[in-house]
Amino acid sequence: MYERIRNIREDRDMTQSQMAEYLRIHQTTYSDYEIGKLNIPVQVLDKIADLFETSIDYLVNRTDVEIPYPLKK
Amino acid sequence: MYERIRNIREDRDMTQSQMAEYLRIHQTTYSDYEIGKLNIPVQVLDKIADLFETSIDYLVNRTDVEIPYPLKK
DNA sequence: ATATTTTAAGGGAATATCCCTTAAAAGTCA
DNA sequence: TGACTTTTAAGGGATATTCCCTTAAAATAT
Repeated sequence: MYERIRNIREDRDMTQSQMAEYLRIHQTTYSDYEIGKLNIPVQVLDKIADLFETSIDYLVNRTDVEIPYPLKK
Repeated sequence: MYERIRNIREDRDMTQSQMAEYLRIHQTTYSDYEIGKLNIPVQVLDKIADLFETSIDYLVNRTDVEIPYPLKK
């Protein structure tokens, strides 16, 4: 389901535990997100997009453009 | 919270009931989303972005660029 | 091979979701 | 202005989902 998030994470050499720590959630919860067992809250997508300097649209596979629009603030 | 979604909806002269019908949810649920009483699932944001031809990033206030990213498919 | 690291399954208490009814607010027009 | 209509939001509850825990499985390293 969220294949793209998994791919970016692996590209950047991060483990699920590191992601979980960054997001302040449990590793198993993060795993549930990647697998698609749980819906990823938009707040989480927001932080992942920040971390990987991309857009939520890219993360959820709405676009293939990886570079984000200019961010606010 | 989701001021921007409300604004676009009003710009396009749509009522909450019309949005709810499009999204196949109840009007009160849609209201809860706009108010920020409930988290908007990404699937819903996806459909709203489609309807208004913009990006999820714009809807959730990550960017001020209103045009959508090049879409997939 | 086995020890270590990383990821995923099972399960349950706590929480959030979604919708219902209905109330409040906003808009219409005589 | 007041009655009427339309639109939006509050209260509340059954149900579904979330999040984390423990632990197992899978992958990786030594």
